[in-house]
Parts: sequence; structure tokens; C-alpha cells
Amino acid sequence: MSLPHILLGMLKEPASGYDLKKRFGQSLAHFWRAELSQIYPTLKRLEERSLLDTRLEPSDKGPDRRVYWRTAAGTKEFRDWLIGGPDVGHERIAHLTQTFFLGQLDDHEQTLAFFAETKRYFENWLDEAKAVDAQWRRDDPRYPDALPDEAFYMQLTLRNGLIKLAAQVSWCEECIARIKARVEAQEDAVGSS
Amino acid sequence: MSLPHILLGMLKEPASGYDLKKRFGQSLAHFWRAELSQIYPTLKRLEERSLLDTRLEPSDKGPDRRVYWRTAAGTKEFRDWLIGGPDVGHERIAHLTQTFFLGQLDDHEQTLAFFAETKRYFENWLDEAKAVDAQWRRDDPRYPDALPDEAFYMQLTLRNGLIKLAAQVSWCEECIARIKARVEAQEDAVGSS
DNA sequence: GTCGACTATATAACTCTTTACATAGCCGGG
DNA sequence: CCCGGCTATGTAAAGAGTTATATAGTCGAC
Repeated sequence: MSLPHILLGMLKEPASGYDLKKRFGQSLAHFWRAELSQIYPTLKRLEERSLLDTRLEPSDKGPDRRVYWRTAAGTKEFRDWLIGGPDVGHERIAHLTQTFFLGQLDDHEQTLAFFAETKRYFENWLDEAKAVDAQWRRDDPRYPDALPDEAFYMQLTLRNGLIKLAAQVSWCEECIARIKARVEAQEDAVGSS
Repeated sequence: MSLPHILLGMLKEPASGYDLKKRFGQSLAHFWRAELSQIYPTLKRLEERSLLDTRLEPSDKGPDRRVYWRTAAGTKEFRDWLIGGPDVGHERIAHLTQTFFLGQLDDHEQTLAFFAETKRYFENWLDEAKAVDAQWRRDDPRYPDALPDEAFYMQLTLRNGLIKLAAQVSWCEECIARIKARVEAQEDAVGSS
């Protein structure tokens, strides 16, 4: 249920579907993704509900652009979404469903490879987040606590990434160490039997 | 794309759709949810693909139960899912999309309320996870590292919860402190102008 | 001059997911 | 005896989301 609200949030300034897709790619993409084929019909539906208004604009480097912006009703809907409290309780974390069943795999090399790859994934993402943090710090002397509101709250989402990704990496390290210890304990048991 | 694989994972032992829904409710529900209306057609499709086999069983306390279990092909499909590497990179975290846009809300009382509620949510969940941890420890002297494989990997998902939820709570605390500091800085600026 | 890359919008087909509804047997309480 | 709650299976409708495809203009490279 979030994409319509996210698009409303992004449409404080007028933009086309194509613009919005590009803006997703930057910071928002780390916690929400959307394809053009989902964005276009969603914008259309928001216009039908009078939460957005639209007009065609000529483009100097391609076909006409359909630009959307929030109506007063759209702004109200967006604010109600924010004021309505955090949208929590239905996260889906596929890699944990796999971890949950990993005991059905008898080969511990495969389970170690699973956690090694998971760790690599989170480490790469953490490095990326650290680079963004450093870049933003260089770009604005007010970083992070004296930034204007909009940038400040975006920085809070980046902080969430830094904290959570570090936690994930250390969880992976713990898993790997504990699995290795189990494997060694099993080998000892076999050796002494 | 995970529900079919999750159901295959749960169907190491035969079960009906109704059973599976109840099993979801216990530990798995924290990182994946599914309604009966999604489970039933998914089981049917898995049977059509010959990954499950089924038979009707009489029930002593209600209508007949349709019980499913994995075929050899189903077990292979399930193992391939686990071996295929972690399914990461398309998590969706709605409350961070809200945080991202919170700067568009001018009233800092509302943004503080947002983080207070987010913190409350994660704290409750963390308390629940700690209680499960303590219960499992009481129930089995092998807890946590000498458990049989299946229980051990489930414990790893619980550990993930304990680590990540603690990180989320401290992130919320940091956000609240930093927002309050900004509000005070703004009031000082107004007072001295 | 045409080919590939980028800009730009959109539909089709399919699966996933949620909410609501329909059906029906069993059981205990009032 | 009927009602509510639990067991049990399912369908309908709508929206969410992915992958593939179609169309078409601009621009630079070769």
C-alpha cells in the first residue's frame, strides 16, 4: 500500500514518471523499489482519484513528458499517511526464511557458503552507505544535525542503514563462527568414537 | 517468489493448509506472513507442478482435511532454492519510506510521536524475542549451540531478531535525541533574535 | 546513414498478496 | 435449539509487483 504514498511524497515538485524512476535510483531504492511499468499506472490511478493533476509537456530530447503534481487533496492524503503512524509489521525478509530451513541441508559447506554470500552482500551495501555518508559530509558543512529538515530526515534513513547493516554483518560473522564450531565438535565426536 | 519455497520447506512432514497457517503464526511469522487464501491456491499450484502430493483425510472435529507432502521433485526444488544463495536485494521497509519524507511535516511533535511509536513497536517485539530465547533455553539444555541442526538454524533467525531489534531501538533513541536537540537549537535561535 | 544509447510512455501477461466472502461440520454454553 | 467459536477449504475481486514488449523521438559515434 505504500507506492502511491511514496509517489505523492516525491511529487512535492512536479515530475514525470520517468523522472520519479530516476529519483528512486538514488537513496530511496535501498528500502523501496519500483519499475516504470508499476509507476505509470499508479500515477494514472492517483490522477483518477484527484490526488494528482497532470499536463503534457514537450521535451527537447524525446517524446512529450506527462508531468504530475500533487493537488491539495493529494497533499492531505500524503500527510495523513505520515501522521497515521509508522507502517510496520509486514516486513518480509526472504533470506531469513531460507536461514530458518537451512537445517534441512545436510552439507555444512553449503550453509557456510550461504552465510559468506549473505555477509558479502551486507558488507558491500555497508561500504556504499559509508561512502554516501562521507560524500554528504563533504558537500554540506551543516551535516548532519544542522541540515534543513528534508535533508536531515533523509540522513536519518542513512543512519538506519549504517547501524542495521553493521548489525547484519556481525550476525553473519557470528553464524559462521558458530557453524564452524559445531562442525569441529562433530568431527571430534566422530574421531573419539 | 518465496511462498512456494517456504511451503515446500514446511512440508517435510505432511500437513494441511490450515496446519501450515498455524505453524506460520509461531516463529516464521516475524519475517514472512501468508493468509489462508494465499496458501490454498499456492498448494494447489505446487501439486499441479508435481512438487507436492495430496490426499483427503477425515477429521474428527470438522470437514475433511486435504493433506500435502513433498514429492522427490519438491524436495529437489526446495534444496535448489537454499543452495541458490541468499534471496536478498528486494526488501521493502515501509517505515523508512515514511522517515525519508518526514521533513515535509512541519510539526516536530508529530515526527517525535512517529519515532516514539516506532520505538515502542520494536521494543515490544524485542521483549517477545527475549522471552522466546529464555523459554527455549529452559526447554533444552543443548541450547543454543548443541541443538540438532533444524533447531539450531531456527535459533540463528532468533539471534538475528535480537541483534537487529536492539539496533532498531537504539536508532529510534538516537533519532528522538537528535530531533529534540534541533528543536531546542531552533528555539534558542528564535529567543536570541 | 544507421546503429546504439538515452529519453519517454505505455500495455500485456503473469504471479503475488490482501480483504472479503461462502460454505460446512463440530462442539459447548445458555 | 440456536449461537458463537473453532476447524476446514475454498473463491472473488482488486491491487501490488515483475518481466517482457511496443512505440517513438533525439543524439552522438562510426
